Amino acid sequence: MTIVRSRFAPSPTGYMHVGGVRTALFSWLLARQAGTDGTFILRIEDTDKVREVEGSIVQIENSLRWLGIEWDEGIDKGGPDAPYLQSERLTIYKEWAQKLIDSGRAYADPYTSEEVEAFRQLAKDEKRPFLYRDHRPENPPVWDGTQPLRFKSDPKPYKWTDAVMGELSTGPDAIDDFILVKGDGYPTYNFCHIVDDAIMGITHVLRSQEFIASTPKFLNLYDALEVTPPTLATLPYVMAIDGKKKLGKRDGAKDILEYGNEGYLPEAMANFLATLGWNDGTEQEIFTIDELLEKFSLDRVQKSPARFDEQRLLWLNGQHIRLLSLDDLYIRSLSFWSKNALEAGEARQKQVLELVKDRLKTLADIPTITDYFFEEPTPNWSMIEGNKQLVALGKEGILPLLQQAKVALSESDYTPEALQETLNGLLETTGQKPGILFSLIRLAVSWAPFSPALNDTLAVLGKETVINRLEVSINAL
RNA sequence: GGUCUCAUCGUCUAACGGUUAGGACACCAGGUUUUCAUCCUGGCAAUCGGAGUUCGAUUCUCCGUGAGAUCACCA
Repeated sequence: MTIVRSRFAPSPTGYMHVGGVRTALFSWLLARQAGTDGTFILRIEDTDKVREVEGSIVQIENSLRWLGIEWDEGIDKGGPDAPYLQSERLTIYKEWAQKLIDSGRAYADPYTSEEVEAFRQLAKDEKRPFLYRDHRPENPPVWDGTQPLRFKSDPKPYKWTDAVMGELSTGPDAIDDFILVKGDGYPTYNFCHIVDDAIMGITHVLRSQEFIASTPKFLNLYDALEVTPPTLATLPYVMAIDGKKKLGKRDGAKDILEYGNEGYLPEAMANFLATLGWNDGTEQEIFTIDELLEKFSLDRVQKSPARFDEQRLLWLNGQHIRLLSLDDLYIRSLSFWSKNALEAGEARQKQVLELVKDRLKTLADIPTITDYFFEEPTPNWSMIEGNKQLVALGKEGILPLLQQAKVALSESDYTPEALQETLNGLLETTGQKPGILFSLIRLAVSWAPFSPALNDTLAVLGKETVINRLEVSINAL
């Protein structure tokens, strides 16, 4: 079995969105599969200096690390095939380009871009496909590095096996004389990724579906370079939720780091992305990172595109929050608490966290769901009005109930068990239904639309606070 | 237009050619002696169409249809 060397090779043109991150994740999972000793490489493809966005590299690294993806070789780590920044490898590409020139498989492009554009337009007008090779010059000039260098292709049909898509094939029209080195001296992706993958000993190339059409060109170049192509694996698109387009920045694809700010857990995101186009064949839905590492395989990756369904991500996030230990959850929750909560201290926050843990969908829910534990709520009569049963009682019905509750609760112990007994006793002495009595007490101490179980809530609030709030609420009537 | 890919509930998906086509999200209805966004139970809901191969097609073949991609001195 071959030892996997896989890579993720983004260009530094901005933030990372879910589509790109998923490709990285799958590549990483493949290399780090349990029981294998593969290597995962991060290579930065910065050969388009026009589209480069400053700070992208750091952002890419942060995005991968946020998800838990760590690489073995990269620009910050070095490695046997350093440098890992393509703009620092220009002499290598020049050597390989020279090899192609020497073997007659590359030539200087004598045309201006306007002339090429005119050829293209002509083909379009005549409704036939444009192929540069139809205009291949008979006596190309010697390449001086200022003209584009083109690949002299050898058009023919190709059949190949894709690890995800299966058998693929194309006719000779898919192959043309593409540019290897641009007029500015930088190589194109089409050329340098093949050179780098060969030098770096990459065994598996995972990429998104848009590259399927250019794969025959790559195969033709591999032939010309006498290099054996790596295993190719084409991942289906991640589509925008309307299902019409592949997800892209222009269609509102968010920066992956945004999800962290919005209270999503990286392991939930990893679970979500992994199961967007992959499943293990069982009915398991929740996967930890370790389980993904153990179970992931390319042959169970879906061929058809999948939509990005945030509802499912939200559900998964809630599931993963529940999987966290209290200590772990606390550490991750730190940037989400309100100021009052932070002042209340770690012990208090953990106590509250324990109570609301099962109700959280995202960490960003924490402030709205825990406010009343850390600050005095304002009595809000409209919340009573929102409850049909309570409204029916009227103020004159509510007042004695609250007063009785205050007496009983001021005499109770404040463990959840004791409080439950007290509350049950209260049901008997007042002769009220729990739906009325408990709703009323809950509102009077929290004035929140929802809260955990009443006895637990009271226990965490403590006697003094409970009695105070009951009094405030009574007076507000 | 050329080239290529894909096609099961609304969504993500399962089903060595033989299943009442399964699960999950979402939604709806009940339940858990308070609320509820947790939890439990139940419900709704799908094989794009047409031929062919076969005793038998979601599954194999072909033809349609639909969707998407690509055809850059971008990656």
